[in-house]
Order: sequence, then structure tokens, then C-alpha cells
Amino acid sequence: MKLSGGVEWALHCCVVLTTAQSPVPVTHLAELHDVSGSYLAKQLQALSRAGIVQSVQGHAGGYRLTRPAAQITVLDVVEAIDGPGSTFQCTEIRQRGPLATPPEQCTKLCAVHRAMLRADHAWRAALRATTIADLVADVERDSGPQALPRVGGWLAGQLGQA
Amino acid sequence: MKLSGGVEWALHCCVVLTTAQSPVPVTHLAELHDVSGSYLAKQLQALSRAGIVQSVQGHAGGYRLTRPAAQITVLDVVEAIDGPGSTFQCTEIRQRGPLATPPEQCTKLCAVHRAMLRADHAWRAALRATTIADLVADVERDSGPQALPRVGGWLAGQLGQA
DNA sequence: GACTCACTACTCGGATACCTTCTGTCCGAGTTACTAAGG
DNA sequence: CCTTAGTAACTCGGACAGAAGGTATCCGAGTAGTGAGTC
Repeated sequence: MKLSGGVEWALHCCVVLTTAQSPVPVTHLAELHDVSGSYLAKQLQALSRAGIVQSVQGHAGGYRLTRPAAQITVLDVVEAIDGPGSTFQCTEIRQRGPLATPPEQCTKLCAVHRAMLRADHAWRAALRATTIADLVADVERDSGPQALPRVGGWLAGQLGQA
Repeated sequence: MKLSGGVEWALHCCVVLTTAQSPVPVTHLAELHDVSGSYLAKQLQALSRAGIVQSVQGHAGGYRLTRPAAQITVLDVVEAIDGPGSTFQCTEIRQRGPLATPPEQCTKLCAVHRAMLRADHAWRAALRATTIADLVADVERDSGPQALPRVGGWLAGQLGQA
């Protein structure tokens, strides 16, 4: 039950992308966060497939958010990176073995499955309750209102140098 | 973000163990559920280390619950099998790269970490809210009050044959 | 008949391979901006 | 001076190895019951 490390990278990238006015290439995001650019590209591609970011190809290309940060939930990002599948998959143990429950009696999900599903829903609800805009606001509260514009400026400067 | 399949087995075993009056060996639990005995043994050992079940060695040995089913939460079982670690581990990205936040400013957890932790706590709270006794009650409601005693009788019969 | 001892069968426990998934990397396809030549 | 074709650099995208954790298995250590032998 370990979440992919790419989720952390993707979330930070989404926060950073809110400060950019023009597309940001993966190389800059990787340098800013000091992580592997090749692997970060994989995560951005997943975000692109999920429709969270939009890729712009060619010179001066990169990634930009497709919609306002307030309309992107943390759950969107997690499911984009980690896949939409549930944390628990029931193998229908109750239908196996010498005392198997006959399939016609299995109209409802089994009790274990229901309990795990409740927890899964609680987890997803908590992730859905936070948006990228909330994270941006939190960062501003933590590091001061000038922190994120400073990042935006750095990204713009990198574009100028390139 | 996939939960180990052993969690499902362990939960079903805990439910079944509530019906047994004497220790149940792994081989019988495995045959009842039609799963690999060798691998199920690994899960039971984890439950034993966590203090959820108690092992009885030697002839007529096996596993039994150490406390009433109402005092064993689903979270206990999940953490016993899957480990107590959080689903998300923060690598402190904010302290890396050219615009790194200096460590002395990192008195609080970073915003991303806090959001993921909230979801983790919601998940755990949901798992903690359900006990093995609840699962037993659910199974009785689903499959009728005679289903679990029937399992207990089967286990006793297996002991007699052995 | 009761006790003792050795044996046997059965149990758990940890150490050992295999495989799927995650992590990390590379190179090719496609697009855009720039440059320079020509009208 | 404007247009236009060509070039070059930069970007994403998917295909390719390596590592880690989960899955499955096996064999050894230990214990309780059983039976025979002896007093």
C-alpha cells in the first residue's frame, strides 16, 4: 500500500504550473525540483492523457494547465498517475472452497469488500476535497505571498536563457 | 496504490476464527478458502507478530484469536499485513533545487504532504470504524445465521478427521 | 495396573526463488521559430 | 522592404533496461499426543 513517488512530483508540478503564463518544458520543472527529467516526463505524460495538462510541442513548447487550479482536485492527479483502480480488489473468496457460497446468493458485495470500499471512498473523498488552488493558498500561507511569483519569475528567466 | 492480496485472506481468516473453539491450523484455513497454504501461513505469521492471533504449536495446534472480535479492527489487520507506514511519503521536494526553501523555514509539513496525510487519516479512520465483529454480523445478515456455525462445524470435522 | 520414555506426526517459523510492478533512461517523430535568400 | 522556403533547435511521446517489493514455495525447529516397554 505505497503510493507512487511520482504523485508527489506531479502535485508539485501542478502547483508550479499555476504561476506560469507560458508553456513550461519538462526540463525546467525537473531542474526546479532537482529530479530526473526523464522520469518526470513520464508523469507529465500521464497528466496529459488525463486531460489535466495540455502539451504544446515544438520550440517554446511545454505543458500548461488545461483549467483553473480550483477545478483540479488532488484526486484527479492521484488517479492520473496511479490509475483509477480501487485500492482493494475482492477475489470472491466466499465463492471458493468446500463451503463456497453459491453465486446466486452473492447478490451483494461481500462484507469484507464493503468495509474496504468504505475506506477507499473516504480516502478518495478527502483527496477530492482539496484542489490545486487550495495547495497554492497553503503554500502562500506557509512561505509567504512572494514565494510562488518568485518561481514564476525563475521559470520565465529560464525561458529567456534558452 | 494496490493493497496486498493477503489482506483479504487475513480478514476472512479472522472472521472464520471467531467460529472456532480450538486452534485452527493453517492448512485447514487454506483448504476452506482454497488458497495457497504456504502463502497464507505468511499472513498468519504477520497477524501473530502483531498480536492479533496466537499460535499454538505441536499436535492439535494452530491459530486462535487473542481477543474478542469486537476488539479487533480492520485497521489492525491491514497494518499487520501491509505494514504501519503511511501511504504517502514526502521526499521534501521543497528543500531541493535552485529555489529550495531553507530548512529553517520548514517548521510545518509541506502543503502537499498535509493534504495526502488528511486522506490517509480518513482512510485509516474508516478502517478503524469496522471491527471483525461487525464483519461477522454482516456475514450473518447476508448469508443467514447458520452460515458461520456451519463453517465452525466443518473446521471441527476436519480436526476430527486429522 | 501405573509410570516412564522414546517415537511419530503434526504444527509453526523463517529462509529461499519467481514474478509483476514501479523506477529510471534512452532515442525517434513532430512542431515551431529563426535565418537567409530572392523578388 | 516583403515574402518564402529551408534549416536547425527544441519539444513531446512511446519503447527499452534495471531495481524493488509482493507472491509463492520449501524445509528445518519445536511441541503435544501416542504407544510400547518396564517396574
